[in-house]
Amino acid sequence: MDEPTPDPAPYPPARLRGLTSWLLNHAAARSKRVVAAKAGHRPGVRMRYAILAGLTEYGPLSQAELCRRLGIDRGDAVSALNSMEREGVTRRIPDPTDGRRNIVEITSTGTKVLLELDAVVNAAQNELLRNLTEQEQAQLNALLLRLIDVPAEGPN
Amino acid sequence: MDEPTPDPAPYPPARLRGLTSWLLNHAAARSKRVVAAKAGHRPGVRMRYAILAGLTEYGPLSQAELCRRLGIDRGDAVSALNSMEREGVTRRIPDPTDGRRNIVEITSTGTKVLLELDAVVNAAQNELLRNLTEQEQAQLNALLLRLIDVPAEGPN
DNA sequence: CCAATATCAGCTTTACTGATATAG
DNA sequence: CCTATATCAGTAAAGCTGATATTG
Repeated sequence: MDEPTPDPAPYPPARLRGLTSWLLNHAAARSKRVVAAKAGHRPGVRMRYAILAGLTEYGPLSQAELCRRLGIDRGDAVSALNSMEREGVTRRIPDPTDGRRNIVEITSTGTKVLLELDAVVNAAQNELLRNLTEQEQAQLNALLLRLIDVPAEGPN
Repeated sequence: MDEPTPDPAPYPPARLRGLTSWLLNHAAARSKRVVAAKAGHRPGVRMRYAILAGLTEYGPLSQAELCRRLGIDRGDAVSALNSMEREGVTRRIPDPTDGRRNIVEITSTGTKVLLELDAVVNAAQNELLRNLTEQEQAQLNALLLRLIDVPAEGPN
């Protein structure tokens, strides 16, 4: 897979070279391109992967709680879960103890799809990070995680 | 007051916590939010800042060359330059040596606007990076720059 | 004839905002 | 009453694609 941009020589001006917000946006853009290419340009891969990973690691839970833990929008999750349910990778069950809620869970098909996506996503990371050593990759991840300001280990 | 922002604890699943592409996208999203807030939610701040910084550091040059060096799309630059010219911060002059080209340059008003944007953007960086030490910030920038500066993609 | 430039029109994905019906 | 949930509709920015007229 080639990347669509040959990118002949973008020398960022000094002001941008030291600007984290600019660097983050370009890095994220490249990340999107690489992941999309590895995923055959199917849309919504990030959202689907996040949802499947969340359901697998957290077990069944309500949509609102899932969205809170993933940091994604509720409305966006609705349409994602609609198509995912249509494809049989997730399932919604009305919460017997609270009529407002749906309990969402992953199906066995969904688990298979998650493993496939694991491969796709990991291949993308390798390509994305091929200029960095393992140590640097870990460093980068740690710094980004702190930038996102995640409340560390939460009450589970 | 407990907390100004509710933000009820998104604990990323382990799969996402170690996923650079996911971290990058969330960090970039937060970066956009912070910058937009500091800029009073005026749209196109990133593009305008990049163009003004480029013109200042490179001097007058053609649109295509500018876009190449900034890594932005030509079509997007056209509309950005249209409104920027309307506001008198940039100027287009037909290249006397090549009828296809416009020489773009920054105006004195543009330089003032750039200085204002410097302040806005730097304030945003401070907020964005408030959890990181200066050394960590430099480390992060260096790693991001190397992530972006990938020359070409070979076959896999 | 081919390549580069500037421009325009349009599409896609992603994030976000607001409204609504329903249930606690 | 007020809050939370799930859903839907619509907006907005950013990135990208393709076409075109013009010039080298």
